[in-house]
Amino acid sequence: MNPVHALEEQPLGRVRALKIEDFLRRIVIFKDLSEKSLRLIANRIQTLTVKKGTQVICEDEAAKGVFFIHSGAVKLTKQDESGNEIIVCMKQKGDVFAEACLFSKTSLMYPATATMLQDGQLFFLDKMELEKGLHEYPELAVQMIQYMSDSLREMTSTLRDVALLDVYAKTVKTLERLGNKFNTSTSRWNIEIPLTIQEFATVVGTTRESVSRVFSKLKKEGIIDMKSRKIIILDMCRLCALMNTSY
Amino acid sequence: MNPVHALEEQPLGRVRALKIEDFLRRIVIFKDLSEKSLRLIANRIQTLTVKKGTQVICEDEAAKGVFFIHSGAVKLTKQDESGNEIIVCMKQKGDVFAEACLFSKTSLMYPATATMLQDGQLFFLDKMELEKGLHEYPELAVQMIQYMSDSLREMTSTLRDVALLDVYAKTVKTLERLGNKFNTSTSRWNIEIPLTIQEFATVVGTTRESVSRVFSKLKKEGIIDMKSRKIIILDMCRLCALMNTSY
DNA sequence: GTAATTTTGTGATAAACTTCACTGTTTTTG
DNA sequence: CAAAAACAGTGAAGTTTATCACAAAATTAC
Repeated sequence: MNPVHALEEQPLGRVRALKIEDFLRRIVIFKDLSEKSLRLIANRIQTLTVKKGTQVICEDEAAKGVFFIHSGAVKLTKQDESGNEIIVCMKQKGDVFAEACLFSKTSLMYPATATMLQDGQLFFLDKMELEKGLHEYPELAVQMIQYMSDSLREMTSTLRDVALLDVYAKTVKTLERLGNKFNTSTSRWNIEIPLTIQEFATVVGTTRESVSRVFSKLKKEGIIDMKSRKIIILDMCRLCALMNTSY
Repeated sequence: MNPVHALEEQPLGRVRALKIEDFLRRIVIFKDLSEKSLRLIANRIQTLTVKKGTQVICEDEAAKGVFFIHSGAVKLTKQDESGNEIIVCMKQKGDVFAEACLFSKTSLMYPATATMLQDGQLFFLDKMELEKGLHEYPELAVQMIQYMSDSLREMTSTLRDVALLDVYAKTVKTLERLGNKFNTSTSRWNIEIPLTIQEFATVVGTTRESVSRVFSKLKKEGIIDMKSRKIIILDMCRLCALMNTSY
Protein backbone atom coordinates (compact mmCIF):
# COMPACT_ATOMS: atom_id res chain seq x y z
CA MET A 1 0.00 0.00 0.00
CA ASN A 2 2.56 2.56 1.07
CA PRO A 3 5.14 3.12 -1.66
CA VAL A 4 7.83 3.87 0.88
CA HIS A 5 7.75 0.29 2.01
CA ALA A 6 7.70 -0.93 -1.54
CA LEU A 7 10.92 0.92 -2.31
CA GLU A 8 14.17 -0.86 -2.07
CA GLU A 9 16.02 0.22 1.01
CA GLN A 10 19.71 0.02 0.60
CA PRO A 11 22.48 1.12 2.94
CA LEU A 12 24.10 3.58 0.51
CA GLY A 13 26.64 0.92 -0.31
CA ARG A 14 29.55 0.66 2.08
CA VAL A 15 29.28 4.33 2.80
CA ARG A 16 26.48 4.17 5.33
CA ALA A 17 28.59 2.60 8.00
CA LEU A 18 30.96 5.50 7.59
CA LYS A 19 28.93 8.68 7.92
CA ILE A 20 25.41 9.40 6.90
CA GLU A 21 25.86 12.71 8.71
CA ASP A 22 28.17 13.92 5.97
CA PHE A 23 25.43 13.34 3.44
CA LEU A 24 22.84 15.04 5.60
CA ARG A 25 25.05 18.11 5.78
CA ARG A 26 24.35 18.64 2.10
CA ILE A 27 20.65 18.96 2.77
CA VAL A 28 19.95 22.64 3.06
CA ILE A 29 18.01 22.56 6.33
CA PHE A 30 20.69 20.50 8.11
CA LYS A 31 23.70 22.49 7.03
CA ASP A 32 24.09 24.47 10.27
CA LEU A 33 22.81 21.89 12.72
CA SER A 34 25.15 20.99 15.59
CA GLU A 35 27.11 17.74 15.32
CA LYS A 36 25.22 16.22 18.22
CA SER A 37 21.75 17.06 16.98
CA LEU A 38 22.61 15.87 13.50
CA ARG A 39 23.80 12.54 14.82
CA LEU A 40 20.53 11.98 16.64
CA ILE A 41 18.58 12.74 13.51
CA ALA A 42 20.86 10.59 11.37
CA ASN A 43 19.91 7.60 13.52
CA ARG A 44 16.29 8.00 12.51
CA ILE A 45 16.89 8.43 8.80
CA GLN A 46 15.99 5.75 6.28
CA THR A 47 17.83 5.65 2.99
CA LEU A 48 15.96 4.78 -0.19
CA THR A 49 17.34 4.02 -3.62
CA VAL A 50 14.79 4.90 -6.25
CA LYS A 51 14.64 4.51 -10.00
CA LYS A 52 13.49 7.09 -12.52
CA GLY A 53 9.74 7.04 -12.93
CA THR A 54 9.03 5.66 -9.47
CA GLN A 55 6.20 7.34 -7.66
CA VAL A 56 7.54 7.99 -4.18
CA ILE A 57 4.40 9.42 -2.63
CA CYS A 58 0.89 9.97 -3.85
CA GLU A 59 -1.30 12.97 -3.22
CA ASP A 60 -4.16 11.03 -1.66
CA GLU A 61 -2.09 8.92 0.65
CA ALA A 62 -1.68 9.34 4.39
CA ALA A 63 1.37 11.50 5.09
CA LYS A 64 3.97 9.43 6.88
CA GLY A 65 6.97 11.68 6.74
CA VAL A 66 9.31 14.04 4.97
CA PHE A 67 11.89 13.34 2.24
CA PHE A 68 15.31 14.78 1.55
CA ILE A 69 17.05 14.41 -1.78
CA HIS A 70 20.60 13.12 -1.71
CA SER A 71 20.78 12.64 -5.45
CA GLY A 72 18.44 12.64 -8.43
CA ALA A 73 15.50 14.92 -9.10
CA VAL A 74 11.82 14.84 -8.24
CA LYS A 75 8.71 16.36 -9.76
CA LEU A 76 5.75 17.26 -7.56
CA THR A 77 2.44 17.06 -9.36
CA LYS A 78 -1.23 17.57 -8.73
CA GLN A 79 -4.16 16.38 -10.78
CA ASP A 80 -7.70 17.53 -11.32
CA GLU A 81 -10.72 15.24 -11.49
CA SER A 82 -10.28 14.53 -15.20
CA GLY A 83 -6.69 13.42 -14.68
CA ASN A 84 -4.99 16.50 -16.10
CA GLU A 85 -1.70 17.09 -14.40
CA ILE A 86 0.39 20.06 -13.37
CA ILE A 87 3.91 20.05 -11.99
CA VAL A 88 3.73 22.41 -9.04
CA CYS A 89 7.42 22.23 -8.26
CA MET A 90 10.65 20.44 -9.12
CA LYS A 91 13.22 19.49 -6.52
CA GLN A 92 16.83 18.36 -6.69
CA LYS A 93 19.74 17.32 -4.47
CA GLY A 94 19.75 19.16 -1.17
CA ASP A 95 16.03 19.88 -1.32
CA VAL A 96 13.22 18.78 0.96
CA PHE A 97 9.77 17.65 -0.10
CA ALA A 98 6.48 16.78 1.56
CA GLU A 99 7.39 19.35 4.19
CA ALA A 100 3.88 20.76 3.95
CA CYS A 101 2.61 17.82 5.98
CA LEU A 102 4.42 19.01 9.12
CA PHE A 103 2.08 19.75 12.01
CA SER A 104 -0.73 20.08 9.54
CA LYS A 105 -4.20 19.89 10.94
CA THR A 106 -5.79 20.79 7.63
CA SER A 107 -5.12 17.42 6.12
CA LEU A 108 -3.40 14.18 6.93
CA MET A 109 -2.67 13.46 3.29
CA TYR A 110 0.36 14.41 1.24
CA PRO A 111 -0.17 17.66 -0.62
CA ALA A 112 1.11 16.36 -3.97
CA THR A 113 2.42 13.33 -5.83
CA ALA A 114 6.20 12.95 -6.06
CA THR A 115 7.84 11.09 -8.94
CA MET A 116 11.53 10.56 -9.66
CA LEU A 117 12.79 12.30 -12.79
CA GLN A 118 16.14 10.54 -12.49
CA ASP A 119 17.53 7.62 -10.52
CA GLY A 120 18.54 8.82 -7.11
CA GLN A 121 18.77 8.34 -3.40
CA LEU A 122 16.40 9.80 -0.86
CA PHE A 123 16.41 10.13 2.87
CA PHE A 124 13.16 9.57 4.66
CA LEU A 125 12.32 10.86 8.11
CA ASP A 126 9.15 10.04 9.96
CA LYS A 127 6.89 13.05 10.45
CA MET A 128 6.75 12.68 14.22
CA GLU A 129 10.51 12.34 14.53
CA LEU A 130 11.05 15.50 12.52
CA GLU A 131 8.40 17.33 14.51
CA LYS A 132 10.17 16.31 17.69
CA GLY A 133 13.43 17.55 16.20
CA LEU A 134 11.89 20.88 15.31
CA HIS A 135 10.70 21.28 18.90
CA GLU A 136 14.10 20.44 20.31
CA TYR A 137 16.52 22.14 17.93
CA PRO A 138 15.68 25.78 17.26
CA GLU A 139 18.42 25.97 14.60
CA LEU A 140 16.59 23.29 12.68
CA ALA A 141 13.24 25.03 13.02
CA VAL A 142 14.76 28.26 11.78
CA GLN A 143 16.23 26.54 8.74
CA MET A 144 12.89 24.97 8.02
CA ILE A 145 11.15 28.34 8.22
CA GLN A 146 13.70 29.79 5.85
CA TYR A 147 13.21 26.93 3.43
CA MET A 148 9.46 27.29 3.56
CA SER A 149 9.68 31.05 3.10
CA ASP A 150 11.56 30.50 -0.12
CA SER A 151 9.11 27.84 -1.27
CA LEU A 152 6.18 30.17 -0.63
CA ARG A 153 7.89 32.97 -2.48
CA GLU A 154 8.65 30.76 -5.46
CA MET A 155 5.14 29.42 -5.56
CA THR A 156 3.48 32.85 -5.54
CA SER A 157 5.63 33.83 -8.50
CA THR A 158 4.72 30.63 -10.33
CA LEU A 159 1.06 31.29 -9.64
CA ARG A 160 1.35 34.77 -11.11
CA ASP A 161 3.00 33.46 -14.26
CA VAL A 162 0.55 30.62 -14.79
CA ALA A 163 -2.42 32.91 -14.28
CA LEU A 164 -1.36 35.98 -16.21
CA LEU A 165 1.02 35.14 -19.04
CA ASP A 166 0.35 33.68 -22.46
CA VAL A 167 1.86 30.39 -23.56
CA TYR A 168 4.85 31.96 -25.25
CA ALA A 169 5.85 34.04 -22.24
CA LYS A 170 5.20 31.21 -19.80
CA THR A 171 7.38 28.86 -21.80
CA VAL A 172 10.24 31.34 -22.00
CA LYS A 173 9.98 32.12 -18.28
CA THR A 174 9.96 28.44 -17.39
CA LEU A 175 13.06 27.87 -19.51
CA GLU A 176 14.79 30.70 -17.73
CA ARG A 177 13.73 29.51 -14.30
CA LEU A 178 14.76 25.91 -14.83
CA GLY A 179 18.00 26.98 -16.50
CA ASN A 180 18.89 28.95 -13.40
CA LYS A 181 17.93 26.19 -11.02
CA PHE A 182 19.07 22.95 -12.62
CA ASN A 183 22.39 23.76 -14.23
CA THR A 184 25.79 22.50 -13.16
CA SER A 185 29.10 24.29 -12.86
CA THR A 186 30.23 22.78 -16.16
CA SER A 187 27.06 23.56 -18.09
CA ARG A 188 26.24 27.16 -17.38
CA TRP A 189 22.55 27.30 -18.27
CA ASN A 190 21.51 23.87 -19.40
CA ILE A 191 18.68 22.09 -17.71
CA GLU A 192 20.49 19.05 -16.37
CA ILE A 193 17.38 17.01 -15.83
CA PRO A 194 15.80 14.73 -18.42
CA LEU A 195 12.45 16.24 -19.31
CA THR A 196 10.19 15.37 -22.20
CA ILE A 197 8.33 18.17 -23.93
CA GLN A 198 5.23 16.55 -22.52
CA GLU A 199 6.55 17.00 -18.98
CA PHE A 200 7.81 20.49 -19.68
CA ALA A 201 4.31 21.38 -20.81
CA THR A 202 2.87 20.28 -17.47
CA VAL A 203 5.32 22.60 -15.72
CA VAL A 204 4.19 25.48 -17.91
CA GLY A 205 0.54 24.52 -17.53
CA THR A 206 -0.27 24.02 -21.19
CA THR A 207 -0.29 21.31 -23.88
CA ARG A 208 2.71 19.56 -25.42
CA GLU A 209 1.70 20.85 -28.84
CA SER A 210 1.82 24.46 -27.71
CA VAL A 211 5.25 24.03 -26.13
CA SER A 212 6.47 22.18 -29.20
CA ARG A 213 5.51 25.14 -31.37
CA VAL A 214 7.34 27.61 -29.13
CA PHE A 215 10.40 25.34 -28.98
CA SER A 216 10.44 25.10 -32.76
CA LYS A 217 10.72 28.87 -33.00
CA LEU A 218 13.41 29.10 -30.32
CA LYS A 219 15.44 26.33 -31.97
CA LYS A 220 15.21 28.05 -35.35
CA GLU A 221 16.52 31.24 -33.76
CA GLY A 222 19.38 29.31 -32.16
CA ILE A 223 18.33 30.13 -28.62
CA ILE A 224 17.79 26.59 -27.36
CA ASP A 225 18.50 23.02 -28.42
CA MET A 226 17.57 19.54 -27.17
CA LYS A 227 19.82 16.50 -26.86
CA SER A 228 18.69 13.22 -25.36
CA ARG A 229 15.85 14.66 -23.25
CA LYS A 230 17.89 17.56 -21.98
CA ILE A 231 17.27 21.17 -22.87
CA ILE A 232 20.31 23.24 -23.75
CA ILE A 233 20.02 26.99 -23.49
CA LEU A 234 22.43 28.29 -26.11
CA ASP A 235 21.79 31.97 -25.56
CA MET A 236 20.45 32.94 -22.15
CA CYS A 237 20.81 36.66 -22.90
CA ARG A 238 18.58 36.50 -25.92
CA LEU A 239 16.13 34.27 -24.03
CA CYS A 240 15.78 36.80 -21.22
CA ALA A 241 15.47 39.63 -23.71
CA LEU A 242 12.44 37.91 -25.20
CA MET A 243 10.54 38.40 -21.98
CA ASN A 244 10.98 42.14 -21.85
CA THR A 245 10.04 42.85 -25.44
CA SER A 246 6.61 42.67 -26.95
CA TYR A 247 7.10 39.88 -29.41
CA MET B 1 8.37 56.05 1.06
CA ASN B 2 7.47 53.22 3.39
CA PRO B 3 3.71 52.85 3.73
CA VAL B 4 4.07 51.56 7.25
CA HIS B 5 5.26 54.94 8.37
CA ALA B 6 2.60 56.66 6.40
CA LEU B 7 -0.12 54.72 8.19
CA GLU B 8 -1.79 56.17 11.18
CA GLU B 9 -0.52 54.50 14.29
CA GLN B 10 -3.09 54.46 17.00
CA PRO B 11 -3.02 52.82 20.40
CA LEU B 12 -6.11 50.63 19.86
CA GLY B 13 -8.09 53.20 21.79
CA ARG B 14 -7.88 52.94 25.55
CA VAL B 15 -7.48 49.22 25.21
CA ARG B 16 -3.75 49.18 24.54
CA ALA B 17 -2.87 50.15 28.03
CA LEU B 18 -4.88 47.17 29.22
CA LYS B 19 -3.64 44.15 27.34
CA ILE B 20 -2.36 43.85 23.83
CA GLU B 21 -1.46 40.26 24.75
CA ASP B 22 -5.13 39.33 24.76
CA PHE B 23 -5.40 40.47 21.18
CA LEU B 24 -2.23 38.66 20.17
CA ARG B 25 -3.67 35.44 21.56
CA ARG B 26 -6.18 35.52 18.73
CA ILE B 27 -3.41 35.40 16.15
CA VAL B 28 -3.01 31.78 15.24
CA ILE B 29 0.75 31.51 15.70
CA PHE B 30 0.66 33.08 19.16
CA LYS B 31 -2.17 31.06 20.59
CA ASP B 32 -0.01 28.60 22.54
CA LEU B 33 2.90 30.86 23.37
CA SER B 34 3.80 31.12 27.06
CA GLU B 35 2.63 34.22 28.94
CA LYS B 36 6.16 35.43 29.41
CA SER B 37 7.25 35.04 25.80
CA LEU B 38 4.08 36.68 24.59
CA ARG B 39 4.64 39.66 26.84
CA LEU B 40 8.11 40.18 25.43
CA ILE B 41 6.80 40.06 21.90
CA ALA B 42 3.87 42.32 22.74
CA ASN B 43 6.34 45.02 23.73
CA ARG B 44 7.75 45.06 20.22
CA ILE B 45 4.43 45.15 18.41
CA GLN B 46 3.19 48.23 16.58
CA THR B 47 -0.53 48.68 16.09
CA LEU B 48 -1.83 50.17 12.85
CA THR B 49 -5.32 51.32 12.02
CA VAL B 50 -5.88 51.05 8.29
CA LYS B 51 -8.70 52.01 5.99
CA LYS B 52 -10.17 49.96 3.20
CA GLY B 53 -8.20 50.34 0.00
CA THR B 54 -4.94 51.23 1.74
CA GLN B 55 -1.90 49.51 0.33
CA VAL B 56 -0.04 48.23 3.37
CA ILE B 57 3.00 46.83 1.60
CA CYS B 58 4.15 46.75 -1.98
CA GLU B 59 5.77 43.85 -3.76
CA ASP B 60 8.88 45.75 -4.81
CA GLU B 61 9.58 47.32 -1.47
CA ALA B 62 12.25 46.31 1.03
CA ALA B 63 10.77 43.83 3.51
CA LYS B 64 10.74 45.43 6.94
CA GLY B 65 8.63 42.98 8.87
CA VAL B 66 5.63 40.75 9.29
CA PHE B 67 1.97 41.66 9.80
CA PHE B 68 -0.79 40.10 11.87
CA ILE B 69 -4.44 40.82 11.31
CA HIS B 70 -6.45 41.81 14.33
CA SER B 71 -9.50 42.83 12.31
CA GLY B 72 -10.40 43.45 8.69
CA ALA B 73 -9.29 41.55 5.63
CA VAL B 74 -6.37 41.78 3.24
CA LYS B 75 -5.76 40.76 -0.34
CA LEU B 76 -2.28 39.75 -1.47
CA THR B 77 -1.66 40.48 -5.13
CA LYS B 78 1.06 40.15 -7.70
CA GLN B 79 1.35 41.88 -11.05
CA ASP B 80 3.00 41.09 -14.34
CA GLU B 81 4.89 43.61 -16.47
CA SER B 82 1.76 44.83 -18.23
CA GLY B 83 0.04 45.58 -14.93
CA ASN B 84 -2.35 42.63 -14.92
CA GLU B 85 -3.08 41.53 -11.40
CA ILE B 86 -3.78 38.28 -9.60
CA ILE B 87 -4.85 37.84 -6.00
CA VAL B 88 -2.60 35.07 -4.74
CA CYS B 89 -4.23 34.85 -1.34
CA MET B 90 -6.75 36.49 0.95
CA LYS B 91 -6.22 36.83 4.69
CA GLN B 92 -8.47 37.70 7.59
CA LYS B 93 -8.43 38.15 11.36
CA GLY B 94 -5.97 35.84 13.07
CA ASP B 95 -3.85 35.44 9.93
CA VAL B 96 -0.26 36.41 9.26
CA PHE B 97 1.10 37.93 6.09
CA ALA B 98 4.48 38.78 4.60
CA GLU B 99 5.81 35.80 6.53
CA ALA B 100 7.66 34.70 3.40
CA CYS B 101 10.25 37.40 4.07
CA LEU B 102 11.52 35.61 7.18
CA PHE B 103 15.18 34.63 6.97
CA SER B 104 14.94 34.90 3.22
CA LYS B 105 18.20 35.13 1.35
CA THR B 106 16.48 34.83 -2.02
CA SER B 107 15.12 38.35 -1.87
CA LEU B 108 14.94 41.29 0.46
CA MET B 109 11.68 42.48 -1.05
CA TYR B 110 8.14 41.64 -0.03
CA PRO B 111 6.76 38.75 -2.06
CA ALA B 112 3.44 40.43 -2.84
CA THR B 113 1.40 43.61 -2.47
CA ALA B 114 -1.07 43.74 0.42
CA THR B 115 -4.20 45.89 0.29
CA MET B 116 -6.98 46.22 2.84
CA LEU B 117 -10.36 44.90 1.69
CA GLN B 118 -12.03 46.33 4.79
CA ASP B 119 -11.11 48.80 7.48
CA GLY B 120 -9.15 47.02 10.13
CA GLN B 121 -6.33 46.91 12.62
CA LEU B 122 -2.99 45.27 12.03
CA PHE B 123 -0.08 44.39 14.24
CA PHE B 124 3.36 44.91 12.81
CA LEU B 125 6.50 43.18 14.03
CA ASP B 126 9.95 43.96 12.76
CA LYS B 127 11.49 41.09 10.83
CA MET B 128 14.57 40.90 13.03
CA GLU B 129 12.54 40.92 16.22
CA LEU B 130 10.41 38.05 14.97
CA GLU B 131 13.45 36.14 13.79
CA LYS B 132 14.95 36.55 17.24
CA GLY B 133 11.69 35.31 18.74
CA LEU B 134 11.70 32.27 16.49
CA HIS B 135 15.22 31.43 17.64
CA GLU B 136 14.31 31.79 21.28
CA TYR B 137 10.84 30.28 21.51
CA PRO B 138 10.55 26.85 19.90
CA GLU B 139 6.77 26.86 20.43
CA LEU B 140 6.57 29.93 18.26
CA ALA B 141 8.75 28.41 15.54
CA VAL B 142 6.61 25.30 15.52
CA GLN B 143 3.44 27.36 15.13
CA MET B 144 5.03 29.26 12.30
CA ILE B 145 6.01 26.05 10.53
CA GLN B 146 2.47 24.78 10.92
CA TYR B 147 1.08 27.99 9.51
CA MET B 148 3.46 27.89 6.58
CA SER B 149 2.66 24.25 5.91
CA ASP B 150 -0.98 25.14 5.55
CA SER B 151 -0.18 28.12 3.34
CA LEU B 152 1.94 25.94 1.05
CA ARG B 153 -0.77 23.35 0.87
CA GLU B 154 -3.40 25.92 0.02
CA MET B 155 -1.22 27.50 -2.60
CA THR B 156 -0.45 24.26 -4.42
CA SER B 157 -4.17 23.59 -4.64
CA THR B 158 -4.79 27.08 -5.96
CA LEU B 159 -2.07 26.60 -8.54
CA ARG B 160 -3.66 23.38 -9.72
CA ASP B 161 -7.05 25.03 -10.09
CA VAL B 162 -5.74 28.09 -11.90
CA ALA B 163 -3.71 25.97 -14.30
CA LEU B 164 -6.10 23.16 -15.08
CA LEU B 165 -9.70 24.25 -14.76
CA ASP B 166 -11.86 26.25 -17.13
CA VAL B 167 -13.42 29.56 -16.11
CA TYR B 168 -16.70 28.03 -15.03
CA ALA B 169 -15.11 25.45 -12.75
CA LYS B 170 -12.59 27.91 -11.36
CA THR B 171 -15.33 30.37 -10.50
CA VAL B 172 -17.41 27.73 -8.75
CA LYS B 173 -14.41 26.42 -6.83
CA THR B 174 -13.42 29.92 -5.77
CA LEU B 175 -16.94 30.56 -4.52
CA GLU B 176 -16.83 27.38 -2.51
CA ARG B 177 -13.39 28.10 -1.12
CA LEU B 178 -14.18 31.66 -0.08
CA GLY B 179 -17.55 30.59 1.29
CA ASN B 180 -15.82 28.13 3.57
CA LYS B 181 -13.15 30.56 4.66
CA PHE B 182 -14.87 33.90 5.08
CA ASN B 183 -18.25 33.08 6.59
CA THR B 184 -19.40 33.92 10.10
CA SER B 185 -21.35 31.88 12.59
CA THR B 186 -24.52 33.77 11.73
CA SER B 187 -24.14 33.52 7.96
CA ARG B 188 -23.32 29.93 7.19
CA TRP B 189 -21.77 30.19 3.75
CA ASN B 190 -21.77 33.82 2.76
CA ILE B 191 -18.57 35.54 1.84
CA GLU B 192 -18.40 38.18 4.55
CA ILE B 193 -15.92 40.35 2.74
CA PRO B 194 -16.81 43.11 0.32
CA LEU B 195 -15.57 42.02 -3.10
CA THR B 196 -16.39 43.51 -6.47
CA ILE B 197 -16.80 41.16 -9.39
CA GLN B 198 -13.68 42.78 -10.73
CA GLU B 199 -11.75 41.68 -7.66
CA PHE B 200 -13.32 38.26 -7.61
CA ALA B 201 -12.12 37.84 -11.18
CA THR B 202 -8.54 38.52 -10.15
CA VAL B 203 -8.82 35.79 -7.52
CA VAL B 204 -10.04 33.37 -10.16
CA GLY B 205 -7.45 34.56 -12.64
CA THR B 206 -9.80 35.66 -15.41
CA THR B 207 -11.70 38.73 -16.62
CA ARG B 208 -14.62 40.45 -14.92
CA GLU B 209 -16.78 39.80 -17.97
CA SER B 210 -16.25 36.05 -17.75
CA VAL B 211 -17.08 35.96 -14.04
CA SER B 212 -20.09 38.16 -14.64
CA ARG B 213 -21.44 35.65 -17.17
CA VAL B 214 -20.98 32.74 -14.76
CA PHE B 215 -22.56 34.72 -11.91
CA SER B 216 -25.55 35.53 -14.13
CA LYS B 217 -26.18 31.83 -14.64
CA LEU B 218 -25.74 31.00 -10.96
CA LYS B 219 -28.07 33.81 -9.92
CA LYS B 220 -30.69 32.68 -12.40
CA GLU B 221 -30.51 29.18 -10.92
CA GLY B 222 -30.89 30.61 -7.41
CA ILE B 223 -27.51 29.34 -6.23
CA ILE B 224 -25.94 32.67 -5.34
CA ASP B 225 -26.93 36.29 -4.87
CA MET B 226 -25.12 39.59 -4.31
CA LYS B 227 -26.02 42.36 -1.89
CA SER B 228 -23.90 45.44 -1.33
CA ARG B 229 -20.61 43.96 -2.52
CA LYS B 230 -21.11 40.73 -0.62
CA ILE B 231 -21.69 37.37 -2.21
CA ILE B 232 -24.40 35.23 -0.68
CA ILE B 233 -24.29 31.51 -1.33
CA LEU B 234 -27.92 30.44 -1.22
CA ASP B 235 -27.37 26.78 -1.96
CA MET B 236 -23.95 25.40 -1.10
CA CYS B 237 -25.03 21.83 -1.85
CA ARG B 238 -26.01 22.61 -5.39
CA LEU B 239 -22.87 24.70 -5.84
CA CYS B 240 -20.62 21.81 -4.82
CA ALA B 241 -22.59 19.44 -6.98
CA LEU B 242 -21.78 21.61 -9.99
CA MET B 243 -18.12 20.79 -9.66
CA ASN B 244 -18.56 17.07 -9.80
CA THR B 245 -20.82 17.00 -12.81
CA SER B 246 -19.86 17.64 -16.39
CA TYR B 247 -21.88 20.75 -17.07
C1' DG C 1 21.23 -3.42 -33.89
C1' DT C 2 16.68 -3.78 -34.97
C1' DA C 3 11.93 -3.76 -33.66
C1' DA C 4 8.70 -1.82 -30.69
C1' DT C 5 7.40 1.95 -28.21
C1' DT C 6 7.25 6.47 -27.00
C1' DT C 7 7.68 11.07 -28.11
C1' DT C 8 7.51 14.98 -31.23
C1' DG C 9 6.17 18.36 -35.10
C1' DT C 10 2.71 20.55 -37.56
C1' DG C 11 -1.43 21.68 -40.19
C1' DA C 12 -6.39 22.09 -39.79
C1' DT C 13 -10.37 22.71 -37.00
C1' DA C 14 -12.93 23.77 -32.98
C1' DA C 15 -13.68 25.67 -28.62
C1' DA C 16 -12.91 28.77 -24.95
C1' DC C 17 -11.93 33.00 -23.53
C1' DT C 18 -10.75 37.89 -24.02
C1' DT C 19 -11.53 42.28 -25.78
C1' DC C 20 -14.45 45.93 -27.26
C1' DA C 21 -18.26 48.81 -27.05
C1' DC C 22 -21.96 50.46 -24.89
C1' DT C 23 -26.00 50.60 -21.69
C1' DG C 24 -27.73 50.01 -17.28
C1' DT C 25 -27.15 49.64 -12.36
C1' DT C 26 -25.23 50.39 -7.90
C1' DT C 27 -22.44 52.82 -4.76
C1' DT C 28 -20.09 56.74 -3.13
C1' DT C 29 -19.57 61.54 -2.18
C1' DG C 30 -20.50 66.13 -1.15
C1' DC D 1 -30.67 63.32 -2.02
C1' DA D 2 -28.76 64.34 -6.23
C1' DA D 3 -24.78 64.08 -9.08
C1' DA D 4 -20.68 61.79 -10.07
C1' DA D 5 -18.10 57.85 -10.16
C1' DA D 6 -17.42 53.20 -10.10
C1' DC D 7 -19.06 48.85 -11.23
C1' DA D 8 -21.75 45.28 -13.82
C1' DG D 9 -24.22 42.91 -17.78
C1' DT D 10 -24.16 41.40 -22.41
C1' DG D 11 -23.82 40.87 -27.51
C1' DA D 12 -20.48 40.61 -31.20
C1' DA D 13 -15.98 40.21 -32.96
C1' DG D 14 -11.38 38.69 -32.57
C1' DT D 15 -7.56 35.97 -30.52
C1' DT D 16 -5.48 32.50 -28.30
C1' DT D 17 -5.12 28.00 -27.17
C1' DA D 18 -6.72 23.26 -27.18
C1' DT D 19 -7.90 19.30 -29.72
C1' DC D 20 -7.50 16.10 -33.45
C1' DA D 21 -5.06 13.54 -36.76
C1' DC D 22 -1.24 11.61 -38.57
C1' DA D 23 3.58 11.33 -40.21
C1' DA D 24 8.28 11.53 -38.66
C1' DA D 25 11.81 11.17 -35.31
C1' DA D 26 13.94 9.62 -31.20
C1' DT D 27 14.45 6.47 -27.48
C1' DT D 28 14.06 2.11 -25.23
C1' DA D 29 14.04 -2.76 -24.87
C1' DC D 30 15.23 -7.19 -26.26
